[in-house]
Amino acid sequence: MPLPPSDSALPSASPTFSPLYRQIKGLMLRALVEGEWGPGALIPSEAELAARFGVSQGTVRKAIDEMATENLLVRRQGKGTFVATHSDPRAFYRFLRLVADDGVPRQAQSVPFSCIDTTASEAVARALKIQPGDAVVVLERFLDFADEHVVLDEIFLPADIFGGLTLARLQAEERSLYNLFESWFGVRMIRAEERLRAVSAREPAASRLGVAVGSPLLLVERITYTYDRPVEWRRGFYNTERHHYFNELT
Amino acid sequence: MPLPPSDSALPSASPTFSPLYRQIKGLMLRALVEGEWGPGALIPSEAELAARFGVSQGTVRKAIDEMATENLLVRRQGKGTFVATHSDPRAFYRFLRLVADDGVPRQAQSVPFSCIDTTASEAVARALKIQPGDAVVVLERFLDFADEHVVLDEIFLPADIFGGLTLARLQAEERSLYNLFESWFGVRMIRAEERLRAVSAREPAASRLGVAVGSPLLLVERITYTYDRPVEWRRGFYNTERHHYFNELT
DNA sequence: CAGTGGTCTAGACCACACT
DNA sequence: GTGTGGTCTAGACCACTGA
Repeated sequence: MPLPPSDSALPSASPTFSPLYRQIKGLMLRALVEGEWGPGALIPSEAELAARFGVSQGTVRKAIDEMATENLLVRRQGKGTFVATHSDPRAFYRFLRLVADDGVPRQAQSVPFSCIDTTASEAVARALKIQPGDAVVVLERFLDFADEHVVLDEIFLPADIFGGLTLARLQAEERSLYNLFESWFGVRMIRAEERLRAVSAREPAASRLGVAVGSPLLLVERITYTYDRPVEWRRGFYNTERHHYFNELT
Repeated sequence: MPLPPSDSALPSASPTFSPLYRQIKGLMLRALVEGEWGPGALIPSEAELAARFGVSQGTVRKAIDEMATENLLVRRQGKGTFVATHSDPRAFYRFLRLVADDGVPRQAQSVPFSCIDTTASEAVARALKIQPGDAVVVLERFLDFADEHVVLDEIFLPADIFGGLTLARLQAEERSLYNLFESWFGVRMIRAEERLRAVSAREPAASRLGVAVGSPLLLVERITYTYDRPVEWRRGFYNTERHHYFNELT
């Protein structure tokens, strides 16, 4: 096909110009948000997508390239392109930056111990872009490394998505939270922002982590986003005596 | 030209296969390391490079694409492709993740107060991949936000590159350190690794930052790399009372 | 083997910057 | 207008996967 149909914005329509491959990307993004392709699913081949959208394979390829670098899709040569998922072992704790000082990679283990329904405070509402007073679920848990409590997390989730979450259900599972959220509520965590501060340990965090009141802890606040909105706010106290937060700057 | 010269590894030579564009990237990388194209320089156009390497423009483009996403090169439509530089205002404090709690972007200001020649300890040698006892330069400085000392940095530099650095020269400049290093020593900082911990303030850091002994500080250790080797190790104490370390997870 | 993504090419045209 | 990078196309062939 020499040219795409004449309805949509072509390169010559210069104001607010958006290249074709980005429009294709937008269409594919919508397919993801609307659940046409669920987490872990195999999406159509490049040739099929090219036919469906009436563009060349190269244009589809460029759209997929961008979505792959954004960790939305995963390409596997010879097999096809898949929707990224937190049940992929390579992404189990994709957002966890804490590592042991000795450098030995160990698997973290989530240990939930509280899960209650409440309403959003001002701060929580601001982070989650909901109204103060809206229903939220508050989950508390430890992250263990080698059976030691290293992180104490307080996790706020909007009830319109996460309603019905209970401690019993959580404790019956070994998987990472984001893996569970994906299969239970169909929410895929895409990106997150973290804000870090050093603080002095207070109760009850101090005794829960087994450190003295007043000892330094790393406070990590995280807002996590799905495709189009924030869906999680968490405050974590990290004990950095034998672990550290690792960050690569590029 | 239908095919490149037959000397180097072609796709058909399958063991340790490396695509053409990656080989081109290697050649361009060497031109950067060897200084053929200095920081900020305009590199040849895609068509010229394609002719020089005997490949198509598309292949050169893919090599440049990768180097641009690695922040080695900067493309500017209509003008050309340039070697990235820390004197570009958009990269002034590219590796600085500290921001004010109110979110207002303020320019940081480097305030050096000590610069001495010494020899590498075990720890410094390990970080810089040099031998213990090798000559190093140790620089101490504050980072100020709105005329307040927020960060206290201790910076270790190998003397084989940074020999001759003096406090007087540093204090006569307003630019960022990496900007100075680039123009004075020809060293471009490419990427860095940071390790973060919460610690209790001790002397002399506490009084230098104007906080009480025992108050929590964020300890940030950074190893910075140029194209091919580590060239800086720094320990920074961050006062996170009114600022925080911001990190985006993708 | 067929089907998928990965690489490479060649050529056309568009958007942008400078002169 | 000229030269640059940016987009889009069409087709060929390679590398990997699994039946």
